[in-house]
Amino acid sequence: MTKTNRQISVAESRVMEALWERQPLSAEEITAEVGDEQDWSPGTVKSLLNRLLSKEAISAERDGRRYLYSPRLARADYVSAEGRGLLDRLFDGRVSSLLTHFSEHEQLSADDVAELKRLIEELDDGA
Amino acid sequence: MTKTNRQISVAESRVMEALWERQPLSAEEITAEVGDEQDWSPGTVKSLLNRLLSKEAISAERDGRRYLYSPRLARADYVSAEGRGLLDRLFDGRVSSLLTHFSEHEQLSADDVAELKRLIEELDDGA
DNA sequence: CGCACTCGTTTACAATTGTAAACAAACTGC
DNA sequence: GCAGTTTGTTTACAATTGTAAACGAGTGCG
Repeated sequence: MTKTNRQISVAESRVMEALWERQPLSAEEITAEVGDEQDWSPGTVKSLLNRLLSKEAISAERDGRRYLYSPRLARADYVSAEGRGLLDRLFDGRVSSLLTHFSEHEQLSADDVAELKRLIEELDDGA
Repeated sequence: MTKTNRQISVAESRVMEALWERQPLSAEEITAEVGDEQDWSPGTVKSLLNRLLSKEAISAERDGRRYLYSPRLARADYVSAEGRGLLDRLFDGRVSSLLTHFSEHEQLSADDVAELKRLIEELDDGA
């Protein structure tokens, strides 16, 4: 067991999100957190936590009768891996392709455009 | 059977890619196409085609002894759905977040930057 | 001291996915 | 017309995922 590199599923990533936001958390707290969006029974959260433990995506530290869980995988790393995967699968690995797609087929929000401009500035500027 | 809206899996999307590139294709041609990347037996491709048929993502038209398959789902729609899903899951639905992430944690290629600039021009310009 | 409650651990179970073999129908060359 | 080849259809089977119930150990109440 305890195979590290396994894939984190969508449901599991919900739990990770809770932990990335605040940490460490008990199973109960996590159930409360995700209960906002998902409607999971405590048992479900338990299972997800155990799967995450065996994937070594989180760590658990005893706190009296219960455990407190913390992410072991950094969110940025997870996001990078997922983003990279999608980019490779759908956009031939190119951010530019993704951008083109979104500007052609989806709406770019004002925020998005502002960020685009900010990035350009930054890139033109130094770096 | 024939439940439309079901999710297209990664393996299935490989087959879709082949069909989006050229169409219609026979099962044999598809096997050859994807055989480049994946190493699938003809049986595997058959299964995937059938699943895609039952998901109504492709259509089949008889051509003598065999069938010719064509996409029924547009690539842009698929890409939008997938992209939107990832964006929602990881970037709170905001393209700007994704951009920020990629510029901070990944490399933006020259292409990407060029596309960024082109988009700005275009957006500033008319539209 | 024994029982209930609280956590965690183990087990479950159906759906989906990846990967294919088995089977069947149709056609083609001898 | 029969056997082999080709192509499609059905069935299979293990791994992963979503969703949880069952079971078990520790602890605090009465």
